Amino acid sequence: MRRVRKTGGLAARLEAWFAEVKRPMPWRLEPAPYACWLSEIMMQQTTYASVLPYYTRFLKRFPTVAALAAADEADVLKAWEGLGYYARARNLLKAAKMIAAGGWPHSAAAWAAVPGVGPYTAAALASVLDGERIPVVDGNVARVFARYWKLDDDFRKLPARARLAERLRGEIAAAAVPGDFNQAMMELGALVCTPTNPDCAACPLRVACAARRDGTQGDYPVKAAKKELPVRRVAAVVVTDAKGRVLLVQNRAGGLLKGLWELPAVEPSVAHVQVFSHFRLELTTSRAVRADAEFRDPRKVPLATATRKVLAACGLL
DNA sequence: AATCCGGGGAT
DNA sequence: ATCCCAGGATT
Repeated sequence: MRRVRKTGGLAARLEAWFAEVKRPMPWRLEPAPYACWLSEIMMQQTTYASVLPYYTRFLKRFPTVAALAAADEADVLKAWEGLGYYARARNLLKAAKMIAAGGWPHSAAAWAAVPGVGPYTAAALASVLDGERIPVVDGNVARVFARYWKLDDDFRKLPARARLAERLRGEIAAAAVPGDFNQAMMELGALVCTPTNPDCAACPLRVACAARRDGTQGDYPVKAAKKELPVRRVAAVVVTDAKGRVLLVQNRAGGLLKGLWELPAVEPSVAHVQVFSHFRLELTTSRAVRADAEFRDPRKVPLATATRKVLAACGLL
C-alpha cells in the first residue's frame, strides 16, 4: 500500500518553526564567507552571548580576510583574549593566509581542509554558504535527536556523531533550504530542547518525539561517567616597575595558553629558619622568576583570564 | 579512542 | 559544585 505523504515532515516543521523564531544573529543578515566562517569558529563550544561582543570587535579590527591574513599573531590573540580555546585564533590566522592566497572553499570537503574546521564546521559553512545538502551534528542536534529517536549513544564521541549525521542525510534531503534546516536543528536545541527543562509544549517536533511520548525527555541524551579533573596549584608573583608595567612571561609552544602572557610562577622551595631574640624568622625561598620574564604593558599583550583578573584586582588594568 | 584545550552562564 | 556550550587537533 502506498503511504499518504504527511503534511509537514520533519524538515518542513523545522524550517517553518525556524523562520518564525530565529534569533537575528549578525552573520545571518546577509551570509558572507568571512563573517560566517569567523562566527562558526568563535561559536565552537562557546555561547552566542559570549561570542557577540568578540565578533563585533573582531570584524572591526580585522574587516576582511586579507586584513586578517596580514596581521601579527599577537594582535589576533589580543582580539581573542578571554574567549578561550586559543588554538582557534592561531588556526584562524593560519587559515586566513591560505584563503587570502587560494580563495574561499565551496564544499564541505574543501572546508574540512582548512585549519580549525572539522566535520561540524565544514558542514555548517558549506550548507549555509553554498546550499550543500549536508547535515550538521553539534551538541544541540545530538540532544534533540537523542530525544526524538531515543538514541543511547554517547554523542561526545565522533563515531556516534557521524552515525547521526548519516541518519540526518535522509531528513535534510527534504529540506527547502539546507542551511536553514541545519540552523533550525541547532536553534531548536538552544532555545527549546534545552539540556534541562525542555519546553516541549513549544516544540515543533513534539507530536513525533519518542522521548516526549514516553515522558523520558530527561533521560536523554545519555550522560557518560564524570571524570575527575586534575588540580594545578600555581604560586604567582606580581612585580611592577615605576611605569606601571608588569613582569610577565609569555607561554611558549607546547604549554598551556600558548602565546598568552601570564604572571611568573614561583616554585616554593627550601625554607630558611633563623631565630632572633624576639621572633623567629621563617623565610621561604624560591627560584628566581624565569629568565625570559619581561616588563610589559598588560593592556597591550594578550593575557590569560586568570592573570587578567589578578591584575584587575591589583588595580593594574 | 582518549586526551587536551578556556571561559562563562545556567541550574 | 556540576553541566553545558554552533568542536577540533593531537597523541
